[in-house]
Amino acid sequence: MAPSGRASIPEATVARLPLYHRCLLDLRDEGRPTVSSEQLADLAGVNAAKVRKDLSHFGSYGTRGVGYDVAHLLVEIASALNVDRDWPCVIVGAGNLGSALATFAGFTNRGFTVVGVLDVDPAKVGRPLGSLTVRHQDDLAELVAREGVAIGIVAVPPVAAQEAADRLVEVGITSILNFAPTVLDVPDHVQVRDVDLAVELQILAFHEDPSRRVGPTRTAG
Amino acid sequence: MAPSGRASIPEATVARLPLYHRCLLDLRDEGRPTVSSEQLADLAGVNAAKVRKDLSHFGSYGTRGVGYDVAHLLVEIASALNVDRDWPCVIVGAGNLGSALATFAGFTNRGFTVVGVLDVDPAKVGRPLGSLTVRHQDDLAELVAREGVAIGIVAVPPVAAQEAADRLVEVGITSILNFAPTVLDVPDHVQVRDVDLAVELQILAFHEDPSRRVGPTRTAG
DNA sequence: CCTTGTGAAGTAATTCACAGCC
DNA sequence: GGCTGTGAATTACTTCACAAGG
Repeated sequence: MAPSGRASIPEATVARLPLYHRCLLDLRDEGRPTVSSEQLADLAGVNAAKVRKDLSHFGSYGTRGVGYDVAHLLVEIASALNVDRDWPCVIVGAGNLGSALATFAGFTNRGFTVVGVLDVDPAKVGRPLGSLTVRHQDDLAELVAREGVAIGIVAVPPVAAQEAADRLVEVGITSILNFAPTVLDVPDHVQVRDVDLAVELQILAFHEDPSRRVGPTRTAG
Repeated sequence: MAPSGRASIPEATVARLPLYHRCLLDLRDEGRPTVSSEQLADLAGVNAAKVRKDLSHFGSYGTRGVGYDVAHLLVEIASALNVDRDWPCVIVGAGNLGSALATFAGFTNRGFTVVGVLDVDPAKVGRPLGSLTVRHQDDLAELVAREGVAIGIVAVPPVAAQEAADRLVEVGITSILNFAPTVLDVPDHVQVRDVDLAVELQILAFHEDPSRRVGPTRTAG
C-alpha cells in the first residue's frame, strides 16, 4: 500500500506517527533536546513499548540510556509521513464546514496549505474566506494543475458528495478527505479517509451508560 | 469497557456499527425491506464476512436465503449503540469550527441534538447560531444539569482545550469529542475521542507518492 | 438455490520481558 | 542505572470455507 522505496510500516503505526509528530513539535517548541519512549508515550496517550516498536519500523534513532533526539526524530517522522514538504489541498464546498476548514489554523506547520475553496453555488462564489476567495467548481481543473494539488477535501452535503469526488478524481486528485456521511466510490488508485462526526458520537454513545439520565429535567413543583 | 448488561462487542465491531446504521437509514428511506450481508458490505465498503461476524455479536437476526430485515436490524443496532434515544450535546467554542458543528445537519436522525454552544469570549456570547444563541461558558453547569447532557464537544484552540475539558468533567460530562490537536488529560470514567484533521491528512500523505509533483507550476516562457 | 452463522485458520497488532548498549 | 530495540507470547481482528436453514 505504501509507495515503493520505503520499508513497509504497519498501518496501525502509520496512524500513530502523526500523533508523535504533533507531540514532538510541542517538545521542540519547548526546547527539549531529547525525549524517552516513556515520556513520548505519556504525551501521546499510548504505552512506551508501542512507541519503541513504532519508531523501530523506520530505523533506530534512539540512544540507549538517553532517549530520542527530538529534532532528529521529527525529521525522520516527517520524512516517513511525506510531510517534509508542503501539500497543497483544495476544499470542495464552501458551506459552514468548508469555510471553517478553509480558515482553520493548524494545517500549516503540519504540511498542508489550503490553496482553494470551491463551490457550485453562484451566491458563494467570490466570497472572501481568509486569504482566499471562493471559486466556482469549474475552476477545479485549472487550479489543481497550476498548484499541483494531490489532496482534496469534500465538505458538501451528502447528496453532492459522490459528484464532488468524481470531479476530484477526474482532475487527478489521488487522496480525498471526506466529511460527507457517504461511502465514496473511487478508483483503486485513489484513497479516501472518512470523517463522520455522527459516527464518532455514536461510538461515544455506545460506551455511555444506557441508564444515563437524559432530556430536560423539569424542576418538580 | 461496555456498560454491563450487554454482551461484550469487539471494539473494531463497535467502530463499524455506526457505518451500518447509516447505510440502513438510507436503505429504509429507499423502502428496501431486506438486505443481504453482501449488499450491506458493498454499501459500507467492507466485506461480507465481516458484516455477518459483526452482526452475529449481538444476536442473529438474519434469515438464511433472504438476508436481514432492514427495519429490525436498524432497531437492533440503534439499541446496541445506545442511540435509540436522543443524546443532548454541548459544544464548547463558538469559533469557525464550533459554529459549523452547531449548525451541522445530520446529527439529528442519528441520535444527537446540540442543546448549547458556549464560549468565553464576550463578543461571541449572545450571537445567534441556527436556532441557538451562544452562551457564556459560566452557564455550562446549569445547562448540563437542566438538559441532562452527557456528551461535550471541544472546539476551542489547542491552548484552551485542557481547560475546556476540565470544565466539562467538572459539571459531569462523561464523553468528549475533541477537535483540538491536544491529548486531553481526563479521569478514567471519562472517555475521549479525538478528531485531528491534520492527522487525517498526514495519513493520506503517507500513502501519497513522494515523487508527486507539488507547488505552483509556472508556465515556462 | 441463496444466504446466514460460525468454527477454524490466518494475519495483524499489542504487550511482555530482557539482552545489549550508553 | 537508564533506556532502547526486539524476539517471543499474547491478544485481537479478519478471512475462509462450509454446514445448516429458509
